[in-house]
Amino acid sequence: MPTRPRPADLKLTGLTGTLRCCQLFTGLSAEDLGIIAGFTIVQKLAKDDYLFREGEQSRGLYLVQSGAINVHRVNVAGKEQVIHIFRAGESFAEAALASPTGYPADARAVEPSTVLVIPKAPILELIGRRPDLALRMLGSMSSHLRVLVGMLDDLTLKDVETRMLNWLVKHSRAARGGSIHLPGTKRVLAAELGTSSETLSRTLGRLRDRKLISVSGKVIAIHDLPALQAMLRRNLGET
Amino acid sequence: MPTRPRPADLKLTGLTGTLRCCQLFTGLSAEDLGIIAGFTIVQKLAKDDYLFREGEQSRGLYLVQSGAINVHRVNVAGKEQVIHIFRAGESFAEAALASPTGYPADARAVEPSTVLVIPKAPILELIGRRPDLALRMLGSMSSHLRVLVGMLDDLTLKDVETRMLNWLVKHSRAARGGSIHLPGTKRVLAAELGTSSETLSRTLGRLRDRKLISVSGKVIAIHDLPALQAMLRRNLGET
DNA sequence: GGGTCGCCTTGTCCTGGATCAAGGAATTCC
DNA sequence: GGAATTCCTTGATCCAGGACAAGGCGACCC
Repeated sequence: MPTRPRPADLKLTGLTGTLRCCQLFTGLSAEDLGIIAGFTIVQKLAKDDYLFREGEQSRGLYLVQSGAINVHRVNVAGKEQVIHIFRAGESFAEAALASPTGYPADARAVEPSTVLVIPKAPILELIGRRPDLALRMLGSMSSHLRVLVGMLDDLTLKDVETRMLNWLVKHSRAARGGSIHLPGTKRVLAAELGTSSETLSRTLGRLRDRKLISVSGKVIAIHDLPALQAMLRRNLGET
Repeated sequence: MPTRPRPADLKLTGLTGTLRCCQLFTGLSAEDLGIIAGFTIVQKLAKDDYLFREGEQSRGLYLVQSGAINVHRVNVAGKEQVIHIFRAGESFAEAALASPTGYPADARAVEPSTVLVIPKAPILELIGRRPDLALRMLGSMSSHLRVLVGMLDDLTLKDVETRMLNWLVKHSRAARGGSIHLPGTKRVLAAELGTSSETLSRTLGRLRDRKLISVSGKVIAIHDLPALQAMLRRNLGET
């Protein structure tokens, strides 16, 4: 149910505001933002709705306005590997714009979400006329590549405990006041770490026993970050 | 030891020929190719020479003229994960052009190699003037993304045997006459499959015992592709 | 209230594969 | 040529963690 906003009911501040906040478009002229807003489509998704599936032709690029989109990959064995969960202000699927073979992954709403769809044809046309926009796209894709490459690191870390520690340390940086709020269920986190929910539970339990963290519902409180880091380093050292 | 060719000793046919063969530049005008050739640097690498290392600032993008370049990632634990081995005609490191944080991986010559270095500044400038080149870069990066995403599939397949079968089936398509010639040592293949050389050896041994393949040095001969495929499907089915 | 459903936790079992070790084959070096 | 490496293979051991099962704890609905 994509709705194409007509100028009359378009809350321009909201739309261009979201566009401006996006890494991809910061610094663009108000005029260009207006052009983009002009052909942007607002799409609402219920929890678990698919935004797109692997192999589908690109409709355009996406910008999360609210909610969270789980971009994941289902391997030949049917196992789902979370690639990234995109939240408000983040853009994705730039790569597919120029890909003849469609999306390389699936995207599904983790929770009720609103995404801006910036259709393929007009944005490609604009890229053609705004070289700096092209460079920005390259930059954005390069950071996505970086994320993927970072995932390889995680997946090749043997221990689940080590991956967990790595994840905790990485996310506690960005977290408010020493607490990490989980985006999805613990099972999703387990998938992201490439393990089962049982093992995740045990691993968190062990850390809790040592008073390094405490877990309550979807909130993980970090009690002793230095100790976690030390533990991570020790685990890594034992190669 | 990068050598900057002067017009005099520059074999233009060789250079522009290589450029033209590259996916990235096919279809560009002779004039543009000439411009690119004009600032291209030829660099020779001995076996095991590093072309760049993680974190270094981008010098430009690379095009393999001969030999093979192993782009890999060393995770925090020191384990090396092969991302891809680039061979003649392939380009890489486009992503780093627009990245402020330098290369996200290491690149090392598997064997004596020659690469063309297309320096960052002039190629960025040219991209600014040739929007279609920008789109091509996007396309190229999107196919690299695809490769990475594909690697996730492999790494999340639990069995080494299954990953091996997957690899064999995938590569036998591209292989000449039912034989696959390994790019590097078996240890490198093991790394690519995310396992140890011992386990790889055992796995290949088991397949050999069943007369499905035979292994001789760096050549793997596929005897019964349908059986391999059936076995793969069976392994996957048991999820 | 009680029933249903999804999520999390804990217990038990068992296997795939990492690791160590050692011997053979193939390369490279002098 | 032989020595020195590096690579490959096979054997033996051992443990992380996946799979299954069962029980607890919400949340939601009627």
